[in-house]
Amino acid sequence: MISPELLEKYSAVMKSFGKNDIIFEEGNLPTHYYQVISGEVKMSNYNDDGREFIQGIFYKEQSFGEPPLFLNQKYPANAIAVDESEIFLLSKSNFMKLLEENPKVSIKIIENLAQRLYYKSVMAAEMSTQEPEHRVLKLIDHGIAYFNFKKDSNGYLINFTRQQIGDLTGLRVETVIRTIKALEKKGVLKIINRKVYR
Amino acid sequence: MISPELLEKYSAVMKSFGKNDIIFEEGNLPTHYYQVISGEVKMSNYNDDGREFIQGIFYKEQSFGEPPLFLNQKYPANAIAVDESEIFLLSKSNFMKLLEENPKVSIKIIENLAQRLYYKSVMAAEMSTQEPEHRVLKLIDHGIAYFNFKKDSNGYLINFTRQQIGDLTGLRVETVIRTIKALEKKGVLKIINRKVYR
DNA sequence: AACACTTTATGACTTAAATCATAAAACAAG
DNA sequence: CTTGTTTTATGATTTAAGTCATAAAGTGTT
Repeated sequence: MISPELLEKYSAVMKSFGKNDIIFEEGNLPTHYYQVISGEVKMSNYNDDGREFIQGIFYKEQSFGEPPLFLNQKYPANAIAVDESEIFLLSKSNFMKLLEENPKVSIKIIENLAQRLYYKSVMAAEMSTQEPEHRVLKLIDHGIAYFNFKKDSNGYLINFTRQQIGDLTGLRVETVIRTIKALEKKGVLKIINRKVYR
Repeated sequence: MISPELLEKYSAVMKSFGKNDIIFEEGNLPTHYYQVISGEVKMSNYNDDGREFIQGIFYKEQSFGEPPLFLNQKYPANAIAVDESEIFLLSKSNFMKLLEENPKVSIKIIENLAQRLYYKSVMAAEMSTQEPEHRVLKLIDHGIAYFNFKKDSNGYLINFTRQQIGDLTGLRVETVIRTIKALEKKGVLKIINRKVYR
């Protein structure tokens, strides 16, 4: 999103996180701008009985956690490294300075927030009114456009586990498994040794 | 959000909409920036069998529909005047010009998108993992902070119908009615001749 | 190779919310 | 005031997805 050169010019530092390390926690106040260099980060909530909801998954060059930073509000979710990951951290004050001095970056930020808002609008409507097959398919099709799914001879490989799909759509694993089987039977996607292709 | 003077300087025009008039429709490409002068606007989706999901409700000085404008994507929902409303319309090209020439407005836009993303994140988690009482209460408490609920001697008057609460939380009217009764019994809110107070 | 852990899979059952039906209040318009 | 529409309300019933139990296949580690 923001070029590494620019970030370093404003004293951003690179930090490494191990698998399942917490990057920030729900309820805390934001102190930094975060941008993935490598690896995979998820933002998620846990309800009272431990059930997870994944707000989004972020890959290289993507930033996350800006809304509360701009609003001086507590984080509404946790950020966790799904794999070993390297992240740029830029302090809030330096980030704000960067924005003021580089108006074109504001436009980039706007586009990025707009993109995420668009995704959330679509998924909110799906999750509230649509049946499991519709929800799962919408997520997969969005993922093809915006997550880093790779295409091979079988189609796009949906490299999410059934559990992740459930946590992103508000469905339980068993329901996702059954839904994906039903979608395969209908011919809208393929399962080739347990992996899902579209 | 953007001052009327600045909007008019860039040739924004005021347009009136009657109750239930469509402002823009799902699937269409954006052409304008919209900002409410007076009245009430809802953005919502209808699923295949006509069930509605309300993405958000907007009041005076609030803008809506920007994400697809920035992304050149089709609107993911409809915008409808809930009451008689007056709206500023600013063409996309003039809006972009306004942004370029007034960098401080970008920051305002960012804050506004951040706010909406924050709301969607909270509600998405609620809708996917929480039970009706939790969902309804969260919506109400958010509304007190961000919709224009008025405080009187009984507390904040939640001026949404049960149906609207249902369409905002993904619940059916009957469930909302029963949930609100249960919440009253627990003493977390009041019902005074059918109106809800918190 | 053996062991532990994760992921996918399936069947049986339970349950919370949706659906259906019906009606009384409240409100709005002529 | 009357009539039509919207909103709130309640009880009975249905159902789709969640829950529970159990297991096989796959993956990773020492």
